Amino acid sequence: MIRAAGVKVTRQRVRVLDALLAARQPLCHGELDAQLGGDGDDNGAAIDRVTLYRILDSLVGCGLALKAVDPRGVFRFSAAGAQRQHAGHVHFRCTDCGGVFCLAAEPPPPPKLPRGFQLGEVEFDVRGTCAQCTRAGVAP
Amino acid sequence: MIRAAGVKVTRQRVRVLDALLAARQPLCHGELDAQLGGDGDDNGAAIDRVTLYRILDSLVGCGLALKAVDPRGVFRFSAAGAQRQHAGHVHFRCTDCGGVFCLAAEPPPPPKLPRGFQLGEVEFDVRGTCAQCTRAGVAP
DNA sequence: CCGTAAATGCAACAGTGTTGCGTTTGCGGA
DNA sequence: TCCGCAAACGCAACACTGTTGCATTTACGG
Repeated sequence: MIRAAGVKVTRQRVRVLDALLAARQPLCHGELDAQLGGDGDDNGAAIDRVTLYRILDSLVGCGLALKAVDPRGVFRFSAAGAQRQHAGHVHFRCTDCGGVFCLAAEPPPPPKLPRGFQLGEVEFDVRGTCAQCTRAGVAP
Repeated sequence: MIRAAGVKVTRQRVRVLDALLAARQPLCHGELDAQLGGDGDDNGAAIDRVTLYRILDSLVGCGLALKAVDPRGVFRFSAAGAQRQHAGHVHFRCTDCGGVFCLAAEPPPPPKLPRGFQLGEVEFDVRGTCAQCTRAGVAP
């Protein structure tokens, strides 16, 4: 599993990758730290902050995880498989509460690129106010 | 000018807003700090870091500036007018060098939103490899 | 079973962003 | 023009995120 990616398989890496795979959203470093420290089943010891960064970096390096930046300016990591579910469809980002919603709509075809540019992936982000914040913003 | 936004007009605010208006790209805090300190014409004194943050926050609060996060996880600020030029068209982001290019293509129409959602703005980001990095990546 | 290189943990550091507080300054009013 | 107040400014210190260096432990191959 992890070995196939060409790195050593250790208990910590398995734990981190498990946490990433179990998460439905990309996790920031703090959430991962809390989650791994709060398990308390086999070993309650929290993973060192530095080790966590290094594990995440290596996972990103071997393609098992993806790194992104959230609106607060902190890095969030997600398992590569989970990201693939989100690639290729449209997201709605609420500018009020910061929540992200997945829309059912198909993404439009990519536009023509200048000569020499290679297409990677397409992200169609729609920003606005979600239903809940719209309702909360009108009443008061 | 600034006064119309409902805040006091001070020399520092004018300087910051000038720098933002003169910049073609969103500036991070460090660049603003360096630019305002390196002017050296009327007063070479650099603006205090904290004051700069507060000025930027107030400019954002009164709608004169916009705040964003760059891939490195630092905040970038831009004048509201400059942002409007970029709204509503397509950007190409090179995953290799991190550069951003503006494409001439029209953005596609926004998709249907669930009930209660209010449309704000639409961002169509295309990621891939730019011409320069493609060339550099093939040869070596 | 042993050796090596990678992985881990600890400590310390750098950069970014924030908070508290005293002083200065813009701006309205006397 | 002068005064007073609230906002803005500057300084110091702090919190958080992310990084680097080095000694120790551990996975994995011989």
